[in-house]
Amino acid sequence: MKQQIQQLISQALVQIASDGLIPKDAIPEPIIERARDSQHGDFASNIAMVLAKVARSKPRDLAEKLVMALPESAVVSKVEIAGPGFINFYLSSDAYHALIPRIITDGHGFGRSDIGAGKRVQVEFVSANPTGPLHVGHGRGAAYGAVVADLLQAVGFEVHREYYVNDAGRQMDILGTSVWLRYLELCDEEIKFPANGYKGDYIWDIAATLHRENGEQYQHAADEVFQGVPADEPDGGDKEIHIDALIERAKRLLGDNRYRFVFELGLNTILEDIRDDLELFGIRYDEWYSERSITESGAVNKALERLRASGHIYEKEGALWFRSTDFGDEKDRVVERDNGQTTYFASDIAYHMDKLERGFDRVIDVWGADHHGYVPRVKAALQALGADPSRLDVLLVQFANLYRAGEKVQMSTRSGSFVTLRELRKEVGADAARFFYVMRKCEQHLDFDLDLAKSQSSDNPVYYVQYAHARVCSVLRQAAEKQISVEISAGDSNLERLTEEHEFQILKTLSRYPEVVEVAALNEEPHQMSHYLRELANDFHTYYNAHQFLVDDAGVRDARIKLILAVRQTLKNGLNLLGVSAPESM
RNA sequence: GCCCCCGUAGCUCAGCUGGAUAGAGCAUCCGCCUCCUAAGCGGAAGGUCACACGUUCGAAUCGUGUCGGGGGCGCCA
Repeated sequence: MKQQIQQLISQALVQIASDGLIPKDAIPEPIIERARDSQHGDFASNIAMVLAKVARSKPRDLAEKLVMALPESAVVSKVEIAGPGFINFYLSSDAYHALIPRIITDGHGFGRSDIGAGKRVQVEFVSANPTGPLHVGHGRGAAYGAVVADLLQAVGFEVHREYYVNDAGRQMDILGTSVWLRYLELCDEEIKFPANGYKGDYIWDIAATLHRENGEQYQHAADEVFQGVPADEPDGGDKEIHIDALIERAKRLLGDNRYRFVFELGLNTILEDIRDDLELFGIRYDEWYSERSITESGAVNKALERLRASGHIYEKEGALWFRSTDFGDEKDRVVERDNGQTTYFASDIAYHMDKLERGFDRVIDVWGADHHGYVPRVKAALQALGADPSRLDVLLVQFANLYRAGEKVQMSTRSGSFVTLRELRKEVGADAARFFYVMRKCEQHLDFDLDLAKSQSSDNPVYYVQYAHARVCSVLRQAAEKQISVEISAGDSNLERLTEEHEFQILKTLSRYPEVVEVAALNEEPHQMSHYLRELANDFHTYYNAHQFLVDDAGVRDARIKLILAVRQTLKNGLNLLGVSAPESM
């Protein structure tokens, strides 16, 4: 609809340009927007005000000329000039009525478009280290990333969803070692568990599996394990040095094969748990991309070599540094530690280089806001490698705070007292969680009210929207019981029987849906969709209360049923994009 | 020390990238079921858009500064 109006203005602009009122090369893209106030019609354009200067005439005069030049159209019923020079367009009833068969015919496709023109976009999200279960912070990134990906796909991008698995590096060694130490405890060894180890219960579970299936095969005496290892922090030592020494000891005592086995058991168990968790959250990936694979393929070394060759690497204090300050970063960054290990950042450089080399037109990273300091250095690296850093978009998701009974739920990763995504899902359900997570802009701190998410009332936006969908279904069931036929094809002519204000209000909201999808997708703003759905549900509930649908007048009845079918379809499409179910009854 | 986010109704937030009289939902009052799910609807009341400059026809929106709140970073990932 918006496009149709835009076209009309474009034609008028060409007309007045050929009349010499404005220079031909000054014809802009017509800007129109939804009128905020229905007093001002459906769409408004400020084009006359924008062009007033170049046309050297008063905005209102120019507006008048433009209106005269507008071609006839069945879509528009009235055009007015108002205020300082706005041109207001009123849509015809026919234009609104015509929306209904279109929505019903398009079905699942209503609201989809091809603005993306098949451009390839990669969306990487969650990518939490497989060192433990996902928590509620990851949950927000998961919900957000998934919806952004779905939205982009809905507007015609070819989307590739990816999870970057940090299956290499020190954190994973700490995980493997933690599992092994817990296992030794199960073998009745006297172990002083390291301050920097992973202490969650899930480590015990993995250790128990190891013990159950392999007996004492991995056992070594505690003395052997700790002999000569520098003291841990509680004993006056350094916890980092302590854990690193324990890792080395584990590797030596177990040998390559056995160490690898324990390591992989930990990794795979947790990764499987994460996959399963996300799956139950309605989130699927096209690819799980292994960090280890880029290390092993030599891509990391290749990337570093390229940086070195172009003179962006130097050595200092035994470590290799990338001179990211040349590209606007605030300080240079280590890519290889003095012990020869490449850093996480080095992998990241290689990974992002690989992303661009895979030919994506756009690469989107969804990160926790705590990684924001990371953005400049990754972009710096891409630039240093000769790539265009603007192809990478990093979306930072702020943390979510949980509230229960008005109190903030205290969480801290260190003490292990974080709430897992799985717990959240079990408490409020996947639908409510998905919906609540995307109600706010990503860069906004999110207050997640657990009680509200669980409540079955109109206060709860997800129930409110779902209920509207269920209500339509319920009406249709009633219709079926009364043997009322709801043949979609039967007589579009009845649509003119829709004359109530409530009906036009709904049609107006329905007509906005494709615009909402587009804006939400292009701006990566899922919250626009959740807000929209609430509005549409509200329009429907209001209509429901004001009018009976299954009336005796078959024409009116038929038209109303079609209207609410269109509402149902649109609610369903919108909920679907948010990853929320559209139940047929509540 | 540096960086990021946020200050809009009592509370939680929108405000479509500069437009017309700043909007929702809670909460508060007042109403609505012999009727398709009251898991719903209507109405009232409620704001110096933190503050100050600046940019221009026009600012909640853009820029600078001040104040206030939240979070992060300082060879860990």
